Amino acid sequence: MGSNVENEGSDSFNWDTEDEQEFMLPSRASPRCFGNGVVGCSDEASSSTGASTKLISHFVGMGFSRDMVCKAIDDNGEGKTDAILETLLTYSALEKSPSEREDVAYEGEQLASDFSSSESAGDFLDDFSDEDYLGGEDTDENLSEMEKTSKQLVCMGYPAAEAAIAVERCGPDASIIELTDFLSAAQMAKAADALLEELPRFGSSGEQRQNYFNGDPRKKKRFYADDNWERKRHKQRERRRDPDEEIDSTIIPNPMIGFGIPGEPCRRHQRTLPNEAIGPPYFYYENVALAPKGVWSTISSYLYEIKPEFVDSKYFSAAARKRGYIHNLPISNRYPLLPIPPQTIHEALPMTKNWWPSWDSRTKLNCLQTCLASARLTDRLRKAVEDYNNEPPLTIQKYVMEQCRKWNLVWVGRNKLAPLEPDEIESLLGFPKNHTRGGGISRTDRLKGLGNSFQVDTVAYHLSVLKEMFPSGMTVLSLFSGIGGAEVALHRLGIHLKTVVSVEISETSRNILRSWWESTNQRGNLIDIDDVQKLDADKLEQLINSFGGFDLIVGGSPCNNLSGSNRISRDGLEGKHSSLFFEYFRILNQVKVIMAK
DNA sequence: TGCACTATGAGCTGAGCG
DNA sequence: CGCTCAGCTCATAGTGCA
Repeated sequence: MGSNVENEGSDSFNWDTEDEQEFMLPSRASPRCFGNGVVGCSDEASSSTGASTKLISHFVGMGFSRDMVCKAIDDNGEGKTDAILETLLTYSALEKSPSEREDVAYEGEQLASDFSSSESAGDFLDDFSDEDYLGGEDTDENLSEMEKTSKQLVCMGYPAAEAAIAVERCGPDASIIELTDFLSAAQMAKAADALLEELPRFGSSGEQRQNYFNGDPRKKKRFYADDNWERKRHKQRERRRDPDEEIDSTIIPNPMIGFGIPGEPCRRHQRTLPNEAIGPPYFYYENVALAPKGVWSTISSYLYEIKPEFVDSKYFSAAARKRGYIHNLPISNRYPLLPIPPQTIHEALPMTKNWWPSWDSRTKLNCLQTCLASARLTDRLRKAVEDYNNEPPLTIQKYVMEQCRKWNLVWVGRNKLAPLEPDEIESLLGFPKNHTRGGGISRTDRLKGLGNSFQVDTVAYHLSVLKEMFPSGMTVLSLFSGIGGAEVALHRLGIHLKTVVSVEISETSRNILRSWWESTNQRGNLIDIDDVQKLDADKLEQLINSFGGFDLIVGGSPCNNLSGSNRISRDGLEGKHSSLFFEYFRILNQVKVIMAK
């Protein structure tokens, strides 16, 4: 829901990228699977710092093994929950999934458990000497196939540590060409790291990055060349992977009505949430339903294995919007916002009815996106149909309909198709009129903000159960707020917003939300934060101490790398933007830890 | 420099069919 | 079960202009 986030720091490339991916792809190495190791410490003996059972239980509940948790607490001290979580995630990133571990030539677990929390995984790799990997005294007969291959690479002039990693990463069947390809890429990535160290930390907008590239197009080329390579390699790896691993247990229902829609509740009214998922606080997470395979399983594995509720907003409005929602809200006694919005294109846009040809059978619009059709396209379509008296041949009809569906075009005159106006999109999404208009906001920014937003009626239906539970109002943490879909939904439900802490990278979107907040005469506090990474444990603790905790954590993390519309970088959850899901996960857990104190 | 405009498919799902 | 086909998708990057 939030706008595109451009916050590339020096972590954009990493020789150790694969470790990151293992952290980010729990379908292969879920954090909930880390507890398969030895439980090595009791609560009493767990920590020299005397870590509380509650704290240990919390992290164990998140899926980390007890000994890992104890060590992390020892390393960081009991008070620093964010540092503990960071350490645990680092341990986890280093730990291999069982299927991979079988083939690993060296003792990955031992390395992980001995690993100091303050180091990045990349530094960690750099710290290992060649001797750590190749014993030196082994004869060839005693060496495994992988070790032999490593030695071969060393003979070719590659550092032994890197060779060992390459062999382990590419697998036992990898050819020498693949391995050298991997090593070259790693070296390129290292060079890119050095390049990126020159950068100031890229901030919220793309401007800083743009400034950096300006004046030296070679920098840009190098920057993206490595990025493209990594993408390509990732795709190749995906193809090579065992198809069994690709099975995604997430099934998108048809019809996509989740636990029910107004007037047509689903048969299933009950669900059981795991204990650790039960609030406070309530949480509500959203993203595109049609994400690449495995993404929803991964997201679900981080959010207490709660199955997503997939809902298409075409059951709430005149436009489709297929989204998945993971939340711990009750699902009975939901009710819709009133008035019920127009359900068909003609009801929503009455003027189009006059010009709508009989052969255009659409009654609902497709997903409202961030881009609109070009004037050239609508001109081509006008020319294609105007020679026929309202009844073009089937081939023309088919072409025109294809473009209409693709671009959500509507008939606004005789033979005249047009994309939707921002005002119309606002209305279709359930926002108040002029919500995104004026105040120095460009048309492009309006469309971007709207295209990335919630459908208010849909979200409000899910959130409606909170009305009775919080009669005096709610304290809300809104992550990736965008233009404030969640806030508008709660407000339209009549839920008083006592305090809203909103995190949104786009200044334009923050202005829109602030403007709405003031124009609706909100009596509560709106605190806005620009960068989600600024919301660390200290900040959260300070906020929670001030307001007595959050009742709801709501947000949809960036979908840029998940959306099917993205032809350039549909990289999945490890994509530059969509990986911010892990910030949602981090913040949710930190809030739970702090509130549990 | 910001904005508007434009061209750019892949990847996935499900229906239909043999 | 496998194949074909149709349909859909919170986007990105380059260019030109004021």
